[in-house]
Amino acid sequence: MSSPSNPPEIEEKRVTQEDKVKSAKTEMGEVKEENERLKKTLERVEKDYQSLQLRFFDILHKDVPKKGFVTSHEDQSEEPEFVSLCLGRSPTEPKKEARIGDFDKPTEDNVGPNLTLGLDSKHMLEMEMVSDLSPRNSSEEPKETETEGTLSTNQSAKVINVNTDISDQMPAKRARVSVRARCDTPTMNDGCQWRKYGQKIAKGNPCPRAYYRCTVAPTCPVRKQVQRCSQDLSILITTYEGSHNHPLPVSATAMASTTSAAASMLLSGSSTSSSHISASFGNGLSFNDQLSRAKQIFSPPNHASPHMFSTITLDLTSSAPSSSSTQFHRGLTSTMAPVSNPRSSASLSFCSPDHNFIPSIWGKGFHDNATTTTAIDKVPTRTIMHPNNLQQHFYQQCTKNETPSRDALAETITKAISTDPSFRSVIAAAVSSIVERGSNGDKQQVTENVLGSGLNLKLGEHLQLASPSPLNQNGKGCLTGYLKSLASKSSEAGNFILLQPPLPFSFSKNVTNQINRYVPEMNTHH
DNA sequence: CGTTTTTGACCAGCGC
DNA sequence: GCGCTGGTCAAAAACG
Repeated sequence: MSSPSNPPEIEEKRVTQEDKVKSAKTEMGEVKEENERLKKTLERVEKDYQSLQLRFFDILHKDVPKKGFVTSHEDQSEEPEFVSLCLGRSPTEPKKEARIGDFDKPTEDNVGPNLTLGLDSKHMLEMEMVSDLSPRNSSEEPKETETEGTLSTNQSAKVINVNTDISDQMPAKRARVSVRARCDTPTMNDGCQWRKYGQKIAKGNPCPRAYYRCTVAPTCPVRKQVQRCSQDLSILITTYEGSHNHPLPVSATAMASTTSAAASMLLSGSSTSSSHISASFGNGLSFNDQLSRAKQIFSPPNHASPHMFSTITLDLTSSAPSSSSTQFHRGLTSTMAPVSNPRSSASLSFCSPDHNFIPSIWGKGFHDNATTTTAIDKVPTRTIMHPNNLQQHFYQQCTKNETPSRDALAETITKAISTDPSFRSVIAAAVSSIVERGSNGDKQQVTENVLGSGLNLKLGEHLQLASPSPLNQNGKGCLTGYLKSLASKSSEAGNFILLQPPLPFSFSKNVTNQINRYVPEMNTHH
């Protein structure tokens, strides 16, 4: 109610106030505009996501009948396809099998804008059921499999049946996943609850081997063996066997699904004849190149011992020269040549050859001789992998948390790598694809096609997803970019199938938190 | 007091 | 058949 006859001071005040209001209004308008823009972006992202999802389901729908429900093959070489199909899915539930063909039904809870895509914690937990199940399914002893001749009509039923059975009825081929990591503590804290039930001095290693079983559920068949490497006592070798038949704490799903994926990966390959699996994840070229070549040496004779254990080794301890590509394969080939050990084994290494990149905190672990032989599995492992982005990410995470010791850091990294299901899935997908496809047709051609179709890029992009950049805090952003890249670069539905289950839609944004959570408890163990 | 660890005994597979 | 080895069991001890 200002009168027109205000003194100039008051008038001036009023004018400045109006100015303020004006500028505030302008600002609000801008904010609104930005808001609208963001809304549109979000909508676009969601649309992108949905269309890609539909496309994915479409591909899945077309591809699965071919891959999963083989109708008339008794040939063993078909089995890996079953194994691979199970990767990251829950084979324990018949309805899951049905879902494979039903993915385009919008009624499923994995369809929708919530971006879960069946990858919420429930599904992550379901993933745990895989590793121990596949091996039995891929039994190579006809007399041990129930009815060899009825496979044609009961393939899917058999998968369900076998996968549901988690007892130890069929001692055929079983998968073990061995994780080598530097660790000060007696055991690696993998988030699961273990009870020690035995200890033995194994031959060739002065360090006792400890036997643990999972105590989360009384009937859980999962066992793990823990032993220090005789050649380097700072290296802890943890060998997992079996799969959990119960829900796991989130912190435990990481390692469990890693081992599951690795086991599935291994089995899908070992069934066809491979004894060693190796993968290099550095720059895309190296990855491509090495996998292609690794593929070439995947053809040792198949020593299918009825009691053989397929062991895959995840080496998180050492490094190799970055120029180790050919050297690696030479070494690998030579170690494979005298396959006196009937156990098939695989080695995945997760370390950087780029020493300059790794700060001194990584310490001797990255300066070790690249080849070591463990008492547990006697698998020479060679480190050829250098996911730099990932390491940078982990390093940042670890330093942020003021990791107290190098070894603790190594353990953290071990966990962190296994904690990122997306990264894991890429590895699994890559190797599984190679191995699986190798069982059919023109191996070399297929391998190159697969690799050429963008796996390298996927890996690279994926590592970015694991980085703690603000963009990646947003699960949707990650998802869309990820799916986009997959959809645009992957012409192979099989890749997608394998990649799909552990996608980090609900996980990736939690990776940082998980790592942070791990760090304080690094020096504790069960 | 319940849970976990320790440790010697036991068992099965395998090679000789 | 015997011995070796890896793996498991189970009673006792230790721990929280």
